[in-house]
This record gives sequence, C-alpha cells and structure tokens, in this order.
Amino acid sequence: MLTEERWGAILELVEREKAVSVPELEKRLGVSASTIRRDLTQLNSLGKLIKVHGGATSIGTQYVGKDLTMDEKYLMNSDEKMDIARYAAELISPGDYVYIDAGTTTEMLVDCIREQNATYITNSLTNARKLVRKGFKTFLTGGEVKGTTEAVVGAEAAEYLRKLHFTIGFWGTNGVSAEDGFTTPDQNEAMMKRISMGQTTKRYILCDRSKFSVVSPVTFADFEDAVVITGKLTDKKYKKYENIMEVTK
Amino acid sequence: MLTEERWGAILELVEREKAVSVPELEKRLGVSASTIRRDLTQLNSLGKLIKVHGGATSIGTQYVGKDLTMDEKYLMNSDEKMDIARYAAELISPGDYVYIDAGTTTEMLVDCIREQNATYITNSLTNARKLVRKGFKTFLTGGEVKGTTEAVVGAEAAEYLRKLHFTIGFWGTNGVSAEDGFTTPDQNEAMMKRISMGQTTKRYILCDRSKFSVVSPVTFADFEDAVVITGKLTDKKYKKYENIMEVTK
DNA sequence: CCACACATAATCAAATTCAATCATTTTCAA
DNA sequence: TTGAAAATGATTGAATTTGATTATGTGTGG
Repeated sequence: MLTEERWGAILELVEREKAVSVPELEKRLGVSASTIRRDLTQLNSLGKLIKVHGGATSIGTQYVGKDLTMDEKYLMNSDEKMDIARYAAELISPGDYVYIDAGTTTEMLVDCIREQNATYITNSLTNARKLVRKGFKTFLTGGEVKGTTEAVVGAEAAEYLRKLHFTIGFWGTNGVSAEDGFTTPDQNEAMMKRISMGQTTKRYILCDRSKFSVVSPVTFADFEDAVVITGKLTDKKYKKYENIMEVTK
Repeated sequence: MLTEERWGAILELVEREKAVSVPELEKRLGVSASTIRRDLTQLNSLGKLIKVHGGATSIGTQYVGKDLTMDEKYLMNSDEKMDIARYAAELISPGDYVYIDAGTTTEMLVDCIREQNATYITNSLTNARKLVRKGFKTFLTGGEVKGTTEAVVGAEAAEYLRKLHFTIGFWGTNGVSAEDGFTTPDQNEAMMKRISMGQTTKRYILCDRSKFSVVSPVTFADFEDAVVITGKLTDKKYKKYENIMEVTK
C-alpha cells in the first residue's frame, strides 16, 4: 500500500469517525503502530488532523478549545474538497427540492449551504442533523442504517425515494471514468445513488481530482448522466468533456 | 475510547441535562470514577463546564445557583432515569423487534442496551446513531426531521410505521395520569407515539416520578395501554395499579 | 451534636502509549 | 547491478493514562 493511499484512508476514517485510535488504524490498514504514529505525526504537522494521546481527531471536531467557524475551518483546510463544496452550495436556488447523498464531500457541502428557502432530503444521518440544526426543512429517507457511513440504505429507503422528485441533487463517488462512469464499492449505496439520481432533474457529482480514472466495483451512473464538479483537472484526457466543471477558487 | 471522545461525550451530556452526577457519567461512559473526576477537573479549568460537589453543571446554569444539592440534582432525575433505563434494557430478548421512541430517557435506555440479537427501529436520529455505533441492526423511520428533538415525525414517518410490527417497544412521556393517560405537548410526536404503540405487542413507558399527575395537551395512549416503568413512587394514589413497575435499584 | 453515607484529592501500581533508535526491506537512480 | 535514500517494523525506556485504595472532607438526617 502506497503512503499516499494510506494517508487518504486515514483522513477518510478520521473525518468519518471524528476520532480514531492507533490500534484501530493499525487493524484496519494492516500496518504497524510505528507507521501509523509516523503518519499521524506528519498529517498533524500538515494540519490535516489533530494528533492526540491514543490516536487522532478530525480538524472540525474540536471537542474542547474554541469551536471554529466555517470560515476558519476553510482557512485551515484550504482543500480542494472545500472549494468544490462552496461552489456547489451556490447552485441551490429558492424553492429547490434538494437531494444530498451521504459522504464526506457532501458533508462539506452541507456546511456551506446558505439557501433557507429550499427543502432538503438526504439519506445521511450526519447531514440530516447538520441541516436541521441550521434550521432548514429537512427530510430523511427511512430504512436500515448502515454502520460504517451512518447512512440509510436498503429496500425501504429505495421505496421511499421512488415516491419523491428532486429539482437538484448532489452525490459523492469513489471513482470516475469516461468508460465505466461513476463507481462505488458498496452495492447498497450504489442502489441508493442510482435511484435518487433517477428522481432528480439537475444532477451533480462532487469529486476531487484523486477520483479520476478510478474504477470501483459497482457503477451507479454513466459518465454523461451528471455534471461533475471538481478542482483543477490534472488529467488532460478529461479536458474535452463538457459536463465537467472546474472550480478554480 | 479516546480522551477527546470522552470529553466530547461528557460535554454533550452536561449541556443537555444541565447537571450530571459522577456515578451517572461513570455508568454511561464505562470508565472509573477516578477518570471522570480527572476529566471534570480538566474541563472545569478549561472553562467548558462547572465542577460542583457530586458532578458538574453546564456553563449556562451556573449563575442560577451555587452548587446543586443532591436533592436538586435528584429533581432533575438523571439518576432515577438511569436506573429506569437499565432495568428496561434487560427486558429486551433475543429475536425481539424493538421500537424505541425519541427522548432523553429512551436515549439512556439505548446506552444501556446489550442485546445484540435484536432488531431496533427508532424515529430518533440520536438513538439511531448510538445503536448503529454499538453494532446493532438498526432501522430509522423516514420523513421530516423535527429540529428541536432531532426526531422524525409527520405523514411519511407514520406511513412507514404502519407497515411494521414490533414485539416490544419503549416510549417516553411528558405526563402520566390515570384519567388522561399518557400525554405530550406536540401533536406530531403524539401521532408517532400513538401509531407505533398500535403496532407493538409489549408496550413500556419510561418515566421518572416527576411526570406523575402531569397532563400535557395531547393524549397519545390510555393509562391501561402500557406498563409504566418508574423510580420510587411518591404518589400513593398510583400504588394500586398493576401496570406500574417500580425500579428500586 | 452525632453518625452515616457519600464525595474528594492524593497516592500507587498496572497498563497503555510515546518518541527514539536500529536493523531490515523497498525504492529509485546511476 | 549497485549504492544511497526512504520506508517499515520491532524494541526500548520514558511518559501518560487509568483504576483501585486510602485518608480526609462534605452534606444529610436523626
């Protein structure tokens, strides 16, 4: 496993769980504690996470100490994902019926949303909480809650979705490729994405550059089915497509 | 569990309950009193909460009074609620289909649940999160999320419930009276409670002594419709009823 | 006033975590 | 292929955290 890859995995876990211990990372990534510690030290000095005794916590999750406003967080993490999220949030108009997928990128999107006069529907517990705390009209799909991502998936959720229609929607993805479309590792999540996209008029996929030319096991949509919002494109191959929006801050 | 995580949990509890005792934190977080005391001392000096004899209070409540006496704390009923929750958790058997209502008492119940071989259904985002983090099979009702309680209510949620049947269920209440039954202030929440109780075989209402002889605007069930689990009964009037279980620790 | 239960801070031993170090393996370029 | 640089995993002693214990302090109810 490449170091970069491992760092990505660590950050993903820290973002999702808000806090992870060294032994946990050790088991999930299959490397020694020494390596994990070194990774955490480096990621900490890069400002990507906060190293604490026993493990690490995510930047946003300052349990103690002053809580950071969104802008401060933005400054700390002048991250590609955050630029994408900010841009996407502006696409929401008054009166919209907005579907928001589960995932870390869409979570950032939720943080950036300011449109009060829209209705929000999501299958993510985290996103629903954030939305309702911001005072937005929020709906959650019903069904089985999946442990790892804290999102609702499965037959009931699918049935619930089929009754709704959205004017605009935002999804995350694990891989994007012109040939295989948008892909994700989990069958159930793929189903949720596929159905919700089917019910939506304006479809946007949020993804950072690292997802390009990656193919995960399950395809949930074809490449032409949505507009891709991403940071600076590094792969020339994708320059020619019209449904890619490059956010340049 | 990381120290930071524990601090987060403590602060969340203190914020919500306004006052928590050391033994309660001990039980809910599964660490020793020594550790809790150390945590409180540190959080106190960080200015995140006020340490008082017996536990801690939230910052906001500080000006109201000097230290809370144990009586005052008992009035807040956290300890009693905890005892009730622990007792109720033992009622769940393998294979049960368990409905869990939204609310602070049922939240404590969730903290106490140990039965892995059951399926849990709730309309509370908080409870769903907790359940799924404990590794239990968890379902959430779909529908509109209400801001104040972070629970799902409304027509969709009701429709979702109607399709299900539960072997056992637990509800909170704002008032209990032999004449007016179980009552709550909110119309929508009452509807959720009423419907879910209709789909459940064994019905339990969790409530501390302060709820007796209180009547809120909306009745969601008659007094005979459920077994009441409570702490020590102070009101002699209720001694004669057979559907009241007194948990004496 | 006293006795009782409980809460507290201090102390200690055990367990866990840490940074530093070193040998081994891998990577990359000459 | 060879050698230098980087990454990894194991080891070690120091530091931190934790839970139990104990002596002391605080509040309650007779």
